[in-house]
Amino acid sequence: MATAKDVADLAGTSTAVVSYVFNNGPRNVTPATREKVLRAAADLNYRPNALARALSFGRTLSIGLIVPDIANRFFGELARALEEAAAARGNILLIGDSSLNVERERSHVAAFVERRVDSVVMVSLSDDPDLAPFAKAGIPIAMLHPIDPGQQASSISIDYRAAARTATQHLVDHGYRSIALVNGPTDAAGSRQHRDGFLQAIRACHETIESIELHTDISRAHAARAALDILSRPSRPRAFYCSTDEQAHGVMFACHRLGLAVPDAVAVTGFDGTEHSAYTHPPLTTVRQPVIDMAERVIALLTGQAELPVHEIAPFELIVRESCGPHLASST
Amino acid sequence: MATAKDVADLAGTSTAVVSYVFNNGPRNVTPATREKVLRAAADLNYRPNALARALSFGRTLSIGLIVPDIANRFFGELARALEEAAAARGNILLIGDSSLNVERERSHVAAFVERRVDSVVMVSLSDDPDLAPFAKAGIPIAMLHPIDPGQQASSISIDYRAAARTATQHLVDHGYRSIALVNGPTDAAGSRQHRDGFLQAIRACHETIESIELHTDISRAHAARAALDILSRPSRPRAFYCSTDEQAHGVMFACHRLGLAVPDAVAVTGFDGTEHSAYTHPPLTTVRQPVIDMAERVIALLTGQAELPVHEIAPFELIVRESCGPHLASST
DNA sequence: CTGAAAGCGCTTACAG
DNA sequence: CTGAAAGCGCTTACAG
Repeated sequence: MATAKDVADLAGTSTAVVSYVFNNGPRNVTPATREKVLRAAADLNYRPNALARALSFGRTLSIGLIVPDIANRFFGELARALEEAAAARGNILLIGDSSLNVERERSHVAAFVERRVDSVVMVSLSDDPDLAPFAKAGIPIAMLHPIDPGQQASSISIDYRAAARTATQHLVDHGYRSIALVNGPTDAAGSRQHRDGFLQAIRACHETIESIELHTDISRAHAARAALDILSRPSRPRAFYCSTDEQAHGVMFACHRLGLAVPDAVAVTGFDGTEHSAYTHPPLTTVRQPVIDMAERVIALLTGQAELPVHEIAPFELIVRESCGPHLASST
Repeated sequence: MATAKDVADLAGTSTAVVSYVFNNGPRNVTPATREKVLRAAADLNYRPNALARALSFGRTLSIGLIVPDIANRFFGELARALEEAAAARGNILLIGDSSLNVERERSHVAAFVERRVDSVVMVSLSDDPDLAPFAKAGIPIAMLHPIDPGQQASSISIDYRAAARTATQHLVDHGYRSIALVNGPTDAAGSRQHRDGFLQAIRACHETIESIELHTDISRAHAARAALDILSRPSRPRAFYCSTDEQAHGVMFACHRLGLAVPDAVAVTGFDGTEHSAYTHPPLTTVRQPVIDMAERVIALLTGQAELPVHEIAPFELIVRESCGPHLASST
């Protein structure tokens, strides 16, 4: 491919001027010279080499994203939103999919350091991922869920505890007195907040509520298996609070398999507010995370010059649809 | 961050040796020297700069992927498989999400050329994307669906026509005599093959079969809307052949909304064989694409030294589940 | 086996 | 306003 040198030669100028033209600075170029450069560049089909540029510029204009599973709808929507926000600032998003595998997550961290991404957005598989490589390289990192205070990362997240309390309260208000919590697989800050909020709502009720906590992978298959099991027991839960939409899909699948109507026999709530939650049968009541806004905000933070780390709370919203029963006259 | 120079200084050697150690070649290094280098590198927390490496090495060890919508399950599974195959060969996958927007697709093409990806895998929004930037940069490209002979790209795809014929035949064998084809939004090589195969099966039947073709985006929402419309008409189709699982999800949603049982009132087939197709209500009969194998194969091709372009056909499989009715005694 | 040096393709002070 | 040159951090012939 043509290089800046080729363009400079053809235009009868220097590579410095070629650079000035393509970057609109930092020095001015006379219109006549600029015109010659542009013409030569077009003739030679010149495309600046982003690698060489990054090497001398000192920044790669790339942001890394590490997610547990890119095929998961929530992470897909997140990646889409982050890429758009990054592109709007001239940055490219590098996506690393951990495939639910800690070893691969680690190798993405290493690869991102070697590629010198300017910053990274991460949703980790574990509660305490090894962020040292980023720290040593001076690469700022942000998480999009609750994190422990000890972690050297920024976070932008909705208040899981409050959201869990709200959704569980919704179930309680419907009169359900036996509720299962379908939580994530690990004991992470997020899972703890789901549990806390869930229990707060349950304990606030003047009547006794039976509850049970399940742990499943964030996958339809695992959640379905767990739900199939518990729903086959003699005394099955009347309702399920799920910590992700993906798990809610699995639970609803299990209900259908067993001939248990939703919400008449079993009520279900989700968490995330993915677009697909509106297309289940029946449509899912769920907690919506403002993915677009969160993505926009985290990219602005990471590409801006704010002092990091920073911890921000985004607003959530309970979207009431049909998976919990008829609308309540007076809901809180 | 520490550079090779820093490591060389501390180890009392040259940057050449540092390079030889980290790349295991192309020259040998005595165990003693290697040891000193490794120790110095560890002390300084040295991570080779992949950009600088790419610049002098001449290859970036990166492969670009452009998909219409990364949040779509099929593309998510594809990205996952491609990334795994790429990582196994020391390559990183850069994902560009077009967000169903031709302008963004174009900008990904430009960005990938500037980043000097070694090759690209593409699923284009249009039938005839502008691949010239890749061609001029000498970047090989592969598509994972049928393409027109004119295109300067490799392709690895299942035989859409045969697959469409097989799935439609399955519907015909069940006795359905009014079948809708839910095809993609554009007149692309893939859509044409869906139609051809669909019509072949219909015409091969000795009885008259009523058929209609719909075009929708590859999204649950659009397919649902189209299905809601056609299912509300006085004479509704008895079965739907959908060109993607995503559309099949939308059609099934519409059926449920209208109180039409699947498969008793309406039968549905999908296409892609995403993992989620097994979790619909009822589980979806669909055409499975061997995504993992296709991903592995395309990466092998792109990173190998085979003469390109190349056109390969991958095998498909009709997965019979419950969305078309009871099992047939003698199915073809 | 190892070192000094050129080169990959940019950007940016430094002179003029 | 523009050019010559150094520098970003690697790799790899070229000598020794």
